[in-house]
Amino acid sequence: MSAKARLKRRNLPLLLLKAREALMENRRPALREHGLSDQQWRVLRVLSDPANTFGVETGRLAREAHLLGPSLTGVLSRMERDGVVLRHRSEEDARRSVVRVTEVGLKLAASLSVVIESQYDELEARIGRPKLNQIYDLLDELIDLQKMDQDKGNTMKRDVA
Amino acid sequence: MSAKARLKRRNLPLLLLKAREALMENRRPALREHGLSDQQWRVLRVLSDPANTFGVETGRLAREAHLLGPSLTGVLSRMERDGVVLRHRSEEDARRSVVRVTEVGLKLAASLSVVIESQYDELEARIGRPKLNQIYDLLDELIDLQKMDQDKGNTMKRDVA
DNA sequence: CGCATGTCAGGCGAACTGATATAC
DNA sequence: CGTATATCAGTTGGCCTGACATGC
Repeated sequence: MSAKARLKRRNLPLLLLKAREALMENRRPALREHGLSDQQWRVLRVLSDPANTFGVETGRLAREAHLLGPSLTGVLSRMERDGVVLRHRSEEDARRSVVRVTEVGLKLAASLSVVIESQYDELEARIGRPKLNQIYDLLDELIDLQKMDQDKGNTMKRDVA
Repeated sequence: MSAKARLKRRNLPLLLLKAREALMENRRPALREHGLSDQQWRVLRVLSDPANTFGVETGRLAREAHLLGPSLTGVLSRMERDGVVLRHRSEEDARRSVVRVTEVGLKLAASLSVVIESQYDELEARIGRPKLNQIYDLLDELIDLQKMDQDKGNTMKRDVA
């Protein structure tokens, strides 16, 4: 009976949501104090990556920050209004838009990273590195399997460079 | 060097978001065809649970479906408008509101469950039961640890019965 | 020309804060 | 009385679809 209990089916999307929210509830106060929404922070994180500080195309940015195109447009306008990012058209391909983080944005990100990294340290200390890595691997695998499923019957190329 | 790569720190909330979205992208078409939003489906799932078909207080419903009070109020109005649920005041404690799923709602849930369960079967077949159980356990632990953190310095009682 | 990229327009459901009614 | 519960009022940011401009 107790062994069978392990076979109970769970609501996985809800579980993932709750796990994410449990983490975000700790971070949000810091984000809001700095005037950032969840989505803006996702964008800022991508743009603050050392590999991206020279600028990123909005298409790639949308994928990495997991936002739809039109949503990203709105998010970026607010961030541009607040002096956190800059937009300009690509010079090689004028259809494309390139976004870059400003100095203000970089400082903002650095300041927030301190808070968030320390919260992360605490989690890591509690749950332990091995389990954290396990979570990464399992979620990566879950995502891969699920995306594979979605592309059934498609001829789409997977992912970006 | 390759061993060190395993120590790389990831963006866990984003990873959780992407995992959830990967799953939801498969379910949403079915939900939308039946006129349900993500949140409405979460609510309907709780209400369709055999233990809850007699009715649930909105407070508990909000916690189980992971919605804020005012958001739930709005969600429930739309679901009531669509004939999926019914609301009435509690008889023991007139401050409380009790929600119950209608026959229409139950059929809706049953019909959707078929689709979603089959998608779940496929995932389970691919990733395997052991890993699925691992994910459950790890996420449960993550949530517990994180919530524990939030209650530091609080005298709040944890959770509901 | 078709295709890709990004943005705009607009409607909508939900997050969220703060105030309010009601009943314990 | 104070507390708890739910709702209301109202703002905001983002989701999302469909159309559009532009440049490949």
